[in-house]
Amino acid sequence: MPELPEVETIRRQLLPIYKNEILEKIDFRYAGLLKNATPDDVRTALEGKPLQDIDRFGKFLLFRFPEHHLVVHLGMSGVFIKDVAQSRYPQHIHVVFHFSANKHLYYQDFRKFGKMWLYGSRVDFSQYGVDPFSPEFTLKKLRELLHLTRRNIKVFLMDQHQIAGIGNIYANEILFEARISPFKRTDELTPEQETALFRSIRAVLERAIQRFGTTYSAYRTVEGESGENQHFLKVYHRAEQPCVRCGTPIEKTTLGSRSTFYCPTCQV
DNA sequence: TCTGACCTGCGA
DNA sequence: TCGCAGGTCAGA
Repeated sequence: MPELPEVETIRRQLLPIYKNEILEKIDFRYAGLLKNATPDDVRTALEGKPLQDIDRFGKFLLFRFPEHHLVVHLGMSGVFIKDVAQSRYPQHIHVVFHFSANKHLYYQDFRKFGKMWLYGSRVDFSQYGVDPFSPEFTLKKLRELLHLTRRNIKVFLMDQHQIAGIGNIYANEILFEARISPFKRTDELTPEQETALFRSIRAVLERAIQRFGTTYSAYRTVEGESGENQHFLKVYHRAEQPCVRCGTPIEKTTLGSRSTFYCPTCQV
């Protein structure tokens, strides 16, 4: 589910509600999502501590406490919910955060692909690529990455070790915006296409953030609402519908074992 | 570089 | 009942 815009939307919504509140208690109802610690480790490290900030790297959320971080990846169906009826929890609530001021936060994930890690004051993301909204992401940097490999451009965009944060929906939309065929290899792009790709990555992601992300099934905002960006998608899930630019029917294929949508006329 | 596995829900 | 789904990783 959640790609960079959805994770950023969640971060922006959580921050004003929970920042500086004390995490009084944390309940793990499904401990399997913790990858490098036990529930006891997390309780010892975080309970009684204030949530100082929430950061994002790629598709990861970083809950910053004094001396520790709780790092969360939402997988395909993970959501944070502000309020649920505590008398009868909905299905698949795996973690409950009890904060001061009687505030609660619920982590729900029906497919259990989401993961959590406990880290110290520093979190190492060096194995991952560059975040598109970090200062390091420049046209020069993108060109370097493109020229280091000879891979399919769409598979490249979705590789978190190259650029962190782009998933299948936005890879499709970015390539449409840049008028680049998803079948192109990274070393086949013209300088003009490289520039268009750079601009499209930020533009498509930025617009999706402004629209609170894209909801297809599981994704909801912290307030429990759908995003709005699904109403503005140009190619994703639009197979056989006319291209908004030229009217040619959008085609669907499979690339890197993922659904791929493109306009065969204006993406070259 | 590609495939399967991890999970569950939904729609055809 | 089966195939598919917005992610990631190990292993072939």
